[in-house]
Amino acid sequence: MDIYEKIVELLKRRGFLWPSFEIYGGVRGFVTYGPLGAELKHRIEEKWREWFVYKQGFVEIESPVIMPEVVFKASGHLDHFTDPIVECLNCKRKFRADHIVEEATGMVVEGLSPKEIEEIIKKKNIRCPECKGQLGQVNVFNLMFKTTIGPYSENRGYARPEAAQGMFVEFKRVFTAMREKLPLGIAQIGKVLRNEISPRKGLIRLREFTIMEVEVFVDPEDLSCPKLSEVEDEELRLITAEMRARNEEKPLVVTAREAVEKGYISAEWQAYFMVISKYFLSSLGIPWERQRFKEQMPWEKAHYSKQTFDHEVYLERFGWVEVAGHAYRTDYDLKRHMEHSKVDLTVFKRYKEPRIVEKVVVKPLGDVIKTDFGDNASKIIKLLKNIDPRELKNSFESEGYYEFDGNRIEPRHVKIEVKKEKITGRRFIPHVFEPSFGADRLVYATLECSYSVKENRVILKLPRDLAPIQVAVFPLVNKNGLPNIARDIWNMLKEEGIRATYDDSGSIGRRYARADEIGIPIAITVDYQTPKDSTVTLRDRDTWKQVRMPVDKLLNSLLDYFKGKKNFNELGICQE
RNA sequence: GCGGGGCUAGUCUAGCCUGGUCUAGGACGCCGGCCUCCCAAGCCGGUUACCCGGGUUCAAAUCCCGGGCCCCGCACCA
Repeated sequence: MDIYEKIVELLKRRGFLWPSFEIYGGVRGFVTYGPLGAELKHRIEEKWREWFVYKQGFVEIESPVIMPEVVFKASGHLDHFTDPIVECLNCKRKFRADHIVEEATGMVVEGLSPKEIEEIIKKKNIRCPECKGQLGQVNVFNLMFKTTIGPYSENRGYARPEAAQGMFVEFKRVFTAMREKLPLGIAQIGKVLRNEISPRKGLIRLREFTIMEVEVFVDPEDLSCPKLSEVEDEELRLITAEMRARNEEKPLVVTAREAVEKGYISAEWQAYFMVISKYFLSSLGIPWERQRFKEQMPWEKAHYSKQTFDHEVYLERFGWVEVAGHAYRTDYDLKRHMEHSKVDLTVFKRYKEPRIVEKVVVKPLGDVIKTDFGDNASKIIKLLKNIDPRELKNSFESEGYYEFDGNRIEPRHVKIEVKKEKITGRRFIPHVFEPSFGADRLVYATLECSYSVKENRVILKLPRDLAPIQVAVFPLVNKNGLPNIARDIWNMLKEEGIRATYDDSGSIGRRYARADEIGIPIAITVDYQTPKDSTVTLRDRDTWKQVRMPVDKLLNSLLDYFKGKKNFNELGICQE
């Protein structure tokens, strides 16, 4: 049994998570989080919020999972989130149409339409690679889940394959609500769906999963990240696309600042978020040696991305697995939504000082034009209103006239004025940086990194602030009133917001073992000394050390401990 | 989607090749009780299973067919 199997077994047995719909045989690519798993996942999401929302001064929204077709037409997912598929008419096998053409001809067909691929197949008489049978029509398989909105089938909708589109579609409202300031970070945690052809590997590839994304909107003329200086000395481990092209797999270790200055990372915001990403994963207990950033090759990148670095984690069974993507989406999405919605999604930015610019203005002289051009006059006037004044001026200077459609326009037809204009700012489409995390993969990575074995017993060494259950309360034995005292302590802690459990079944050692296995950081034991002096022992999950402390100090000490203000040894008097 | 391997209680597994002795065995867990002054101790009792459907046969966990799911390889993973 490898560690993956051991973890899967533990997760099922103790109620973290399991494959969904088991009583009906199950469906691949779906999991259900049980009592402990749901809590753990919430904790990871909450931690992400701390790093990527609260500390950044960003804001979170929640937008629908189902979206109308037009959103994905605009976003490009309808066209790009697909694979072209061709079926052999003889053996009925299905193939990636583009791969077949590439193999048979060596042509690069990426970006061609299904029709174009089909034509190539016909023209070159490409046959089924398995049975040499004739190939049929090239169809596209879209990886989005399709549905109808309401009762009319023409009202098509899709489940979102990323949360990002919600942020783009609602950008204007959020921007206004946040009083029109850039940079603006909009975050969202939510379910997304992808109709994977063949999902595998448990939590690593699901059809329905949780994504945690930030879209940071910035001024394209000022791509600098003001917060990079706070973290610029932090080291990153990079495998750039250029290194990958040379088969260089040993990561380059550079500071965030260096990575930007030497051009490995195309923008400061990217580098900044990669450092925050490192901090976040480290806070989940994922060691830095098991993390790296790998740049996507041009053909791997999504249609909207200018540069993408995947944040990868090393897992024993699966090797390096992507848990986050850091993409520079430029103005792609907002631009596309502007085109499709016809709504202006540009932002206006005031200059510090209004600028006075000199503007050359062409004023057509109607009377003269009418006299000279007669019926053509209105056409000429229209032209002159739209013409670039410089072009006209240059033509006058060099030729003495400007020729348009067989008409000679001479300086006497117009009045050219130089006007002073006050410009208070400019309009532009913001550019977007996107860190995007797969929550479920992080749940697994967190579990794998915290899984340990001590004296043949499993200990889940979850960071204390991730543990689904914070403390366990035990009576040392089930007599002499100890259970009642323990229950009182348990109730008190629950009342005060500590997630506590009570267990009096089996020997004390067995109960410690049960608690260790699900990662409860602290066990409180009520023993024979407790009725005498109102003290209890606290036992540390990772070291099995014990300290003794008064019951009335318990709550505050635990709160300090879980906030990270105190370590276990500082909680009380060590018992050896 | 293709090829290979697999599926027996909460978990891990014996049995399958060679059909009947399987009313399906074990270990651990879990629940209740006893015991117990600190690390899966002991004792008593309880709990739970042949992935689903069809076929062959007097008889199927076992053989055959179809499906589901899991694992591995290929493919796929915007």
